Amino acid sequence: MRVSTRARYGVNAVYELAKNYDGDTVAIKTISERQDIPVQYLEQLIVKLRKAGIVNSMRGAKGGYKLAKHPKNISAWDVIVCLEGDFAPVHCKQYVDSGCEREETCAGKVIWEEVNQSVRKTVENMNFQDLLDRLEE
Amino acid sequence: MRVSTRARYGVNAVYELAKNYDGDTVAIKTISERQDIPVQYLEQLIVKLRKAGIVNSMRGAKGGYKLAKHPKNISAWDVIVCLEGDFAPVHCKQYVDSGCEREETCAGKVIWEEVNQSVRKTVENMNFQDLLDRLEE
DNA sequence: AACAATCTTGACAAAAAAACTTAGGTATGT
DNA sequence: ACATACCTAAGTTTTTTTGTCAAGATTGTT
Repeated sequence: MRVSTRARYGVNAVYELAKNYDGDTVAIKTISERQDIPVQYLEQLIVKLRKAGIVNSMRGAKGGYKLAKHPKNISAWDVIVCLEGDFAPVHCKQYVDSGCEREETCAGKVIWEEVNQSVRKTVENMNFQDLLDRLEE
Repeated sequence: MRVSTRARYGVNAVYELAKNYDGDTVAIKTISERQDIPVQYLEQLIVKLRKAGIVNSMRGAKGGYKLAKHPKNISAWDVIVCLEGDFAPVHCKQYVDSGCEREETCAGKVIWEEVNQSVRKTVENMNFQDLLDRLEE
């Protein structure tokens, strides 16, 4: 099990914007440099963040990005789900599609559902204001 | 983030053996059929389970596999880690290797470490006896 | 109005990982 | 001896992930 770099990049990018929440817009190139993310790859990710209402964009010279909401109101879950689709480690669909007809007696199902829930709970309870606070000691 | 089929297959295979803990050895072909896993792929997985001391093998005619311990003493964690290497969604190594020098101020680090811990806790607390009980209502 | 910085989009390519197959070999109960 | 079933290594195919390329649209600044 692993988290894709998409999600890692995304979290870092949003964190970078959170740091500048009270300031000017941040150009994509700036985020790219500070967080060490390939520019054009980051562009793809940030499109999703915009469509999800996490980020606002300003075009033209002096343009850039800003968080659409207060860091307190953006959770790690929001960002991750937005970039990874559903963050659940295992989708039941996989069992169904692969012909596992004994859904009710499937050991995996029990395990993965609990894992899904525990991951979700953990990540939902983590907002970017908290992260800022924790990293600014 | 997703769990590989390796881990899913592995859990199902061990569960199959857990069901037969008090009976005879189970041939790999039988496991394969009952859990719908490609035989020779399963062989690769079960080698690891054997080396990890989770499973015992008996060669020759009438051979097969048996759990090496009581189902109560085998956790989902044991099986998963054995097949996936470390189950942590994100290794800090990835940050270090990719040149992220500000380990101390990395938003991701905080998040992923909590995710790792919560996943680990969940899966460690789940043993195959419990699974048997829960699925035999 | 022209320019340059910046966002926007879609298609493509390279790389890595995962899943599965092939082809043999080895041990052992009957 | 022989059939059964485990054992191993190497290779192939497929899928997923990651990253690149190229061209376009928008808008503040001069």
